Amino acid sequence: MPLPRAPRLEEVAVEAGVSPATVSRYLNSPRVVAEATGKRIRQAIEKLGYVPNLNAGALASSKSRLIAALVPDIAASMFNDTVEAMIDSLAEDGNSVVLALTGYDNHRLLAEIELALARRVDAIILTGIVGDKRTRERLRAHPVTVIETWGLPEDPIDIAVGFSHRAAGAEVARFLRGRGYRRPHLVVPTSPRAERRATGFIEQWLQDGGDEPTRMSVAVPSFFGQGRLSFRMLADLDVRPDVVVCGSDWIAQGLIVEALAAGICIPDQLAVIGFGNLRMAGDMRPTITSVDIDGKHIARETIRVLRARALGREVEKRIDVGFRMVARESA
Amino acid sequence: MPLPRAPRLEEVAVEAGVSPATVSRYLNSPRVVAEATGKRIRQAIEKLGYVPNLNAGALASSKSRLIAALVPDIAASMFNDTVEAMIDSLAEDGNSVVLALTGYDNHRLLAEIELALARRVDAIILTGIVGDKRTRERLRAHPVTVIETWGLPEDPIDIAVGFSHRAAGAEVARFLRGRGYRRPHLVVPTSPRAERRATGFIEQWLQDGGDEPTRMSVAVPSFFGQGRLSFRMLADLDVRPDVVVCGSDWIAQGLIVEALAAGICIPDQLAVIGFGNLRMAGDMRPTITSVDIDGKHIARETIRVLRARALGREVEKRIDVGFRMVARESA
DNA sequence: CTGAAAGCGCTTACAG
DNA sequence: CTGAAAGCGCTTACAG
Repeated sequence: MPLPRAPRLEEVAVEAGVSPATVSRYLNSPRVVAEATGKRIRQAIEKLGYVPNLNAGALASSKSRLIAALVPDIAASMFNDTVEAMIDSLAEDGNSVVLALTGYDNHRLLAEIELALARRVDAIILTGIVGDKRTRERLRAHPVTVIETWGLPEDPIDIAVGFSHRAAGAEVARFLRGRGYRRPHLVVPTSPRAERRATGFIEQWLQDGGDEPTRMSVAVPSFFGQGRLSFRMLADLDVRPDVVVCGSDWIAQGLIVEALAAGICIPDQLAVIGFGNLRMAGDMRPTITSVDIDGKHIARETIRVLRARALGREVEKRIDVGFRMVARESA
Repeated sequence: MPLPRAPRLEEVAVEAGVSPATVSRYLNSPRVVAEATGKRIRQAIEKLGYVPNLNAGALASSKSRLIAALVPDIAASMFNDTVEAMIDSLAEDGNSVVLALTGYDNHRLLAEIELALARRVDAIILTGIVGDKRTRERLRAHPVTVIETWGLPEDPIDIAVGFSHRAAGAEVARFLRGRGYRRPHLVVPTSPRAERRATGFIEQWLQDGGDEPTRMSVAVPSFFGQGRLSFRMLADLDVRPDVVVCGSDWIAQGLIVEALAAGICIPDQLAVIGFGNLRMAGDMRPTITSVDIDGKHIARETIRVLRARALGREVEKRIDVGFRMVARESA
């Protein structure tokens, strides 16, 4: 059987004996409609099984209630907590999230931005800062709210909610030096963010009088298996490190598992520090020392500025959510 | 400076010296427009910085090019690979994915379905089957493609792409029995799917002459820490199990880490089997025996039926992607 | 609190 | 291969 055409708002209006304008008002701001009128409309909607067409609504009001979230990946991402919390909050406000994947070399970023603009999304949320200058200009030329998260550029495209990766790296250096470690080895995922943390670490380490740390790179997205591999590659180093600074908790976890299997005692023979403070870090044996980034806090601040913007209020350009050292057993 | 209003298709038409209809055709099916005309249009678009309004397009054509993906969560989900692969493929076809979170008790499922219908999405993809009868009816009453994934109900709402959780559970029972284990203990996440696997396991186990297995439940989403906890709770059992059947690889991993810390040798003193065959399972020490579910295969088949539907072709109602035992060190 | 009317920016069947 | 015209289903400023 062919399905009947979906009823339109006008048919609801006829059924309820009011004008389309009133039905529209009832749907969008129920309070301005008289109680009795509202009731009739409600019944008409129920009777006809009316489902509004939000595409028409978006066109007429030029508000799509669509937010684009552009992330590198979701398979094994540190951002998942942030994204999840954002989707949750946005849903409460009646917004929907269009999730687009940009890959780690951002090769699809520009195309996804164009698509988001064409959909007339109310905002574009990016994880990580946009490196490409042309892309930044493109975004600035459009009347769309842009929020860069997890990073804190000097001059945000529009708004940034994040923390200084450089400062985080420096803090790790101070922390480890304070604990008496002297020969750190860095395992650095090949992402701009991890790179900045490594830079921050090294600068601080040298400044405090330490020797140049050894380092190696691993591909992003980083995962458990790379940690294991990283442990084995320690054997090739000229100086034996006393602590391994991992670019993510997954790398730290893999490295620990491999070290334990090799009979190495952690942290006595080798200390390990992760990054991100994933839930697993506190549950591992030994528990993993890490740097806590509060992804939900980032999400909260992002939603807050989004709401402020929607109300036409002025908002800060740079919001620093900071980070926090979490000392546990592994270092 | 106030941003100028975005140029409309009509302005592009004027600039290019053609009618709006021709510009629209060029945008949607470039091949039907003459080469020279296309070139002029391209230049006009470039010159004006035209970005089409897809909301208007969706209204006029009643095709939104929007696909809704409804998943319980993304923070620690077995579905992430599937979702990621689907988003990738859909993006290639110019579709966007609206990602909605339904929670593990599906409390938000109905609301998210209504929202998706209101956005006139071309398809709704669900992970897991929809239990609620009223919701199933609601979906059937609408002219939208509905794909249930990761499960294989007898009577899909529309189309199902998945596997039989019951058969998977039974297969694990046969596998372990064949390897000589006799006292399995089940750690079952409180999800309908995990429950079905447990049922399948127990039925098969009893049928093969085994004794009723012991079991305990853990909350979903299941994570590493629960595995550790589960290990400790083994001490409370009357019979000491020789193998623990875990509802996910995360649980298996946590359990292994805790067992090793307690000086238990795996699999000699206690065997462990996971579920899902996450990347990490093959990287763990010891490597984790698991059941492989090919999330990307599910994604591929989902995209395939979506494309077939778009072309108006008849498609299968139930697509079984199966599963595969992966024997490794842990059991 | 409610209605009449114009408009949002596209697509497409029809005709040529 | 291209154009004129109608229509997609809403919202909102204006008036009462």
